[in-house]
Amino acid sequence: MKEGPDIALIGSLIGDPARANMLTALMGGRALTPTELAAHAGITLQTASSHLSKLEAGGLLSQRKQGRHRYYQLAEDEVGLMLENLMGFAAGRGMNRHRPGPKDPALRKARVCYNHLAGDYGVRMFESLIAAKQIEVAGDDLALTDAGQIRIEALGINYASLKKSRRPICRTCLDWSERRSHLAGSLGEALLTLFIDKGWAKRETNSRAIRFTDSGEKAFSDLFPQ
Amino acid sequence: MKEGPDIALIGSLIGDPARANMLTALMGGRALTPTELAAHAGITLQTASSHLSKLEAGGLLSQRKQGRHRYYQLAEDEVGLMLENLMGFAAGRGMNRHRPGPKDPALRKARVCYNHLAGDYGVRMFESLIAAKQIEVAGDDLALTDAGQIRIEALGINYASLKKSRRPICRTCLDWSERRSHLAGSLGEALLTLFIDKGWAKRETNSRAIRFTDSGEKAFSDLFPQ
DNA sequence: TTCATACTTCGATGGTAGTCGAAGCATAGA
DNA sequence: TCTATGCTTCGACTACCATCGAAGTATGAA
Repeated sequence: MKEGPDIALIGSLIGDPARANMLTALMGGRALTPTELAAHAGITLQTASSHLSKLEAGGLLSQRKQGRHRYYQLAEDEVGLMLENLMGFAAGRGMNRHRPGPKDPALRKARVCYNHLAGDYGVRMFESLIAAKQIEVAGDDLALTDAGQIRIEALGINYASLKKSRRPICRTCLDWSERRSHLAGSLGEALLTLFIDKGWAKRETNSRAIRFTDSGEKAFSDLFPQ
Repeated sequence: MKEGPDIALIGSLIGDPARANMLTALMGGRALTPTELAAHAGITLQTASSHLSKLEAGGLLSQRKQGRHRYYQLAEDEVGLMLENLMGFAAGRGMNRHRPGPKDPALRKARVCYNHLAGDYGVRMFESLIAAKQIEVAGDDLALTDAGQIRIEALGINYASLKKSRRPICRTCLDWSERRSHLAGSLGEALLTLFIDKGWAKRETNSRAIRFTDSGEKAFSDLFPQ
């Protein structure tokens, strides 16, 4: 007994509904202010403030001040991965907070997973990259092949700058709706940014859902055939 | 807001220290009685009973009655995977309940992860199987190759009976101490059982640690060279 | 300086959940 | 049948923590 890491600590951080709602909101990838997060969780600003300091102390969130605003975001990619993983587990057990609503199909189709694309589209992109041998599974982690490097450069992503960062370029992330992996890591982030910059897709304001335009959908399907 | 699965529910289940201790104890792979689990958590039997029904209602545990004993165990492999994953996250953030004690090195070397081998030895076995192309990474999941089938049959594991079950034969599980994958699934379980049946290793009674005998260690290293 | 906004800290409150004693079932054995 | 053991249920207690009002701090704008 008393072996190993302390899962009760993270569990209790996530276990409060208000905090869980804030974390879920932050999975949308935007940095949010305490006021916004309080609205998401349906609590007052004071209460939110208290929760946020706990989450920050626990290493789940980080904060940056900008003028009189404080922007909170997930502290690291790994926090997002862990949360998505938990959601997958919860979804597999039917632990849903709502009967599937009108937004649900949109979420399953394409959504933000912290900073990268998830849902049906995320999985399709990932599997298409694998099939084209532009990403390779090497033991535990993923590697971008030479063909892959050329490919992303052609799309306008600067490989050198991705490589400079200490973050892994490619990572898998388990998709809770599809129950399969999709692409995370700095490349995953760069690709989502690209789609949005090109105007193929845009984030919904108050949701994790991502809406593709008709032309964007076509361009995406051409890039990543099934 | 209010999107996606309810992570607060699982979070709160894991978030109580007593419950977390019980779950950790059950990661040892043995089915345990309420009395034993109460001792692990340092609480009375009544309290343990209440926790156990909550964990069962939440789908984390299952129960089987045998005479006047009730044996609790993790409900599915996925529960174990999820917990190991959480432990990895917690360990990465230095959330440890104890200063590394004398048992710690043994745990890192070889331990039970619910029903399969984890720790340094678990990872070595996994990577050795991959290197020998007896297991293949196919997109998201693992597959046993033809060479792998022959290999495990030679070891005395009945492939047909593994295949009959609905459980996946091979699965990856992220190791919290090594931060790399090891082998889970029914094959992972069968292999660990094999090592114990052959007398190469045995479980410690009150810990997740696994102790290899000298000859067992040699046999293991021969089977799975680095 | 003065006012407004954004947020934190303090203090008090209330509800919930973990805790255990006592009593109630169930099974096993004699 | 009686007794012992293993466990659950009930009820009461307590401690903790989420919650919010009120007051305090910081930044920006006028």
